[in-house]
Amino acid sequence: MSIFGKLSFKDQAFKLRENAILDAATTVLGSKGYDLMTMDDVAGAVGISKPSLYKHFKSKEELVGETMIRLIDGAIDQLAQLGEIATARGKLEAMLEWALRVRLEGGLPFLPSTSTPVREMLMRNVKYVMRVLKLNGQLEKLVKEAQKAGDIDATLPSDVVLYSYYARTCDPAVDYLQKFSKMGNEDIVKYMLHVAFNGFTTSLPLH
Amino acid sequence: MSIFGKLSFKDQAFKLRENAILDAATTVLGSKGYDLMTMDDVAGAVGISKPSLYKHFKSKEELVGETMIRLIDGAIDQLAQLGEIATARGKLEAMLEWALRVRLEGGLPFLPSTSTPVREMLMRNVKYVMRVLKLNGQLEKLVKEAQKAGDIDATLPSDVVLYSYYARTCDPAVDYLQKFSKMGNEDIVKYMLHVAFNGFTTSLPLH
DNA sequence: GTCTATAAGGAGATAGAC
DNA sequence: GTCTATCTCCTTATAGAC
Repeated sequence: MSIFGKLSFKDQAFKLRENAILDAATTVLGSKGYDLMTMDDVAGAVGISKPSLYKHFKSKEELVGETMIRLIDGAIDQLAQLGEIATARGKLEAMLEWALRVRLEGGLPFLPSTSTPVREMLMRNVKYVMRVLKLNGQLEKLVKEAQKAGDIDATLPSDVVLYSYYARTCDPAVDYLQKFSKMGNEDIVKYMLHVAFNGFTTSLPLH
Repeated sequence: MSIFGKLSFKDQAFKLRENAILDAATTVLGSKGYDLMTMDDVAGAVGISKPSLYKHFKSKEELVGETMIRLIDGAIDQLAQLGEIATARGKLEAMLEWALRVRLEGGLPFLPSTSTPVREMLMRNVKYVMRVLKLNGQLEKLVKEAQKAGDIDATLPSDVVLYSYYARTCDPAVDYLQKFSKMGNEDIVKYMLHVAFNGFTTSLPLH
């Protein structure tokens, strides 16, 4: 095996470890949130020491930033794979369904909605902001398309729809249902989707 | 003035200071969240020293617990004052509207939805849990009543409606609209109510 | 690149004077 | 009951050996 091959292998191992770290950060972040997540937690979960962790990510902020970036990238990928779905409304439903499933399986909600300081921290991360804007642009386009098609209420400003849409991906009702109801994940997803699109009010059959 | 009178007066002053502390805690909690709120922050906002603060509340957990209890009590009071509204659905709308207004004016969202550890901390607070259960019982009754009247979708489990209803009181979309849209508070409330009850989908006029 | 050990600073809580 | 000064622990981050 050549030196280059070996270097490349090392790089691969490096990437793998980095991914393991991001996985651990995702888990810890999901359960404790940013403020209570410690670098010890993450290092412990991966099975490495704290200084090693700092060799990969030079600060807690950077680690969390990269974790969120990977998450957003996952969403962008997912959106790109939705080509076969015809309508904008259908795509929006599918994306929300996907986000809810990710969360129910222990993932993170899209939004660091949790607290203003965390949000501000992320907003200082240029790379993160760029990805968010990319995803945001695509979703906004879908919202406007669906409004034009009459599948989403066109009397609502698209901001309202878009922000509320994000909010549904991190709806705390999901946690409560998972914890206090006997409902399975499938039902939770089904009901959350229904409530997001139709609200609490009795929906009339469209035809 | 008798000794008893003086004591009573002192008690009154004590209560007043305690309320000032709770006000400060509410403000700080609203802006920074539980984890980042320090006892120094609260003491500084009230204009007293930290040891004095600890004379009133023996720990950070207790302080936050009492703050949340006062909040829930406010909601219960508000609900009691809704006698003149006829329908259950009308009451639910009015309560959500009230909660959103409180938040927009710098108050706290009902739910410590933010993070699991905070939620668990509060759930260990017996007094808090009792108040929450009281409010919860009243709201659940309203939901079921509205479902029976056909004003809320009766095919939804009442859990789903109730948890989602709570979630709307702390919907992060409110923050985003307040920060990034040029919308006034009135419009924000209007749209959030509409989205909560009707969802994103075009709502057909009922008659 | 990985570890052990530690620096530096922050935050909850308290001792003790007034 | 209020304050100044302090204790103690925890967390981010790094120095330095291997």
